[in-house]
Amino acid sequence: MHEAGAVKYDKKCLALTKEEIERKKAAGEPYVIRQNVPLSGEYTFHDMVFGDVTVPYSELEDNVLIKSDGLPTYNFANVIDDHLMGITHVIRGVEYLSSTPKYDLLYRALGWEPPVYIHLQPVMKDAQHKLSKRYGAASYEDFLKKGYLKDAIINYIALLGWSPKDGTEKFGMDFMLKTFSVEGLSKSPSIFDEAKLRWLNGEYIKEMTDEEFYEAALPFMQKVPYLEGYDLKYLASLLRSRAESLTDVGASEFFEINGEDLSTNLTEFLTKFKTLSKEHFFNAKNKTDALLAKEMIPDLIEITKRDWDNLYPALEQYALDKGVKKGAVLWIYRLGITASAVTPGGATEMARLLGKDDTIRRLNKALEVVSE
RNA sequence: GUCACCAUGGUCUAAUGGUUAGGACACUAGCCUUUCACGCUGGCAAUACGGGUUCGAAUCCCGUUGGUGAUACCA
Repeated sequence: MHEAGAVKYDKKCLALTKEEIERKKAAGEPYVIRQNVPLSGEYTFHDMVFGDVTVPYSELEDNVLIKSDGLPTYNFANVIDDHLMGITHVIRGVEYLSSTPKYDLLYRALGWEPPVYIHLQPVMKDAQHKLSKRYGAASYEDFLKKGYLKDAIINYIALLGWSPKDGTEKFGMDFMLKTFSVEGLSKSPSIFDEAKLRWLNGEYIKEMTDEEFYEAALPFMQKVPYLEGYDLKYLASLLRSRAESLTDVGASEFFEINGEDLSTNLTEFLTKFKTLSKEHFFNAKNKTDALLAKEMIPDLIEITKRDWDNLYPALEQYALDKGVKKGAVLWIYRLGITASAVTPGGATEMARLLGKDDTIRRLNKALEVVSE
């Protein structure tokens, strides 16, 4: 363990006379060239987000400018380079805030106008860690892969550390170009909240047309084996209003049965379908159960065969004739063909997705189940 | 260790001395509904703590605590 406190250079060579310097150089003694910072007083520089920042000279070091190998240090070279390149604004992370006086002093010593500083807080994964490769997703590409839309990502990032005065949360580039101002930037770091990104992404998805959504979602759906053979265009239209991320279209819960993951293929899907049980048909609100299902399913099969092209009105009429709630018929129908309480769409929508033959096959299987 | 920066609900934020501290996400209750979702309506929830200054403080000052960062002949 070292004792506390950094040791500062004591300016011992500052008092050297020209003759002494020449003699030492001639003798081949190694040397560096340092910045000569005043011993007392304080220095104030301005930052566009932090305002005036004052630091006593006593806290500043006589930094090395030219190393003993004759090469300039990074900080020194940086100032020269920026000035030569005509840099007017320096936008960088807050970690540079405390070294800014060094840069600023160099500009002044050289007789140059310092640039405008804008120091930005990092985006955090949590209170302790910056969002990075190690913590969280990190890159723009990573979020695209996770099914987020370009505009949603940009919009969300803009919301971290900044917000329009009128409270608008969903906006595009044109809006930002008009309303953004550095003065509104937050001085504190912000934690990345993927739940809110999901919500915002969902807002953008709802604005898309079915066609646009289908095109964007297709690459994601094609990665899901058990979706093969289905009308993906139709599935996309059903999913559009409920998906918050493009990867949601392939989310297994939309096609799983009895909590089992069906991420394999259609054959597997049908095998698992056998786990449909009588209990599935019970629904307190619609007053349905396996008994009612056993009574209705033969009719439902007939209706499906006969009125496939007008299935919904036909089922509606059936409920009317039967004297039961529409919801009761549709609940039994939907459960019968999907064996799942949660599906991408309603009863007739699922039927259309599965196709006539498969729908009838499934209804027959459901009838076996409730007849046991 | 020393120095600097930061601090409003779980999260993102608004309110630059006077508001019942506002909005959004999340969560939650209910409604609607062809389940779930969507949508609509309501609810829970914050000025880190302690002192000042002031008629009045989230807001200004000091201290404390907490977080982050900086402390190289590295870039």
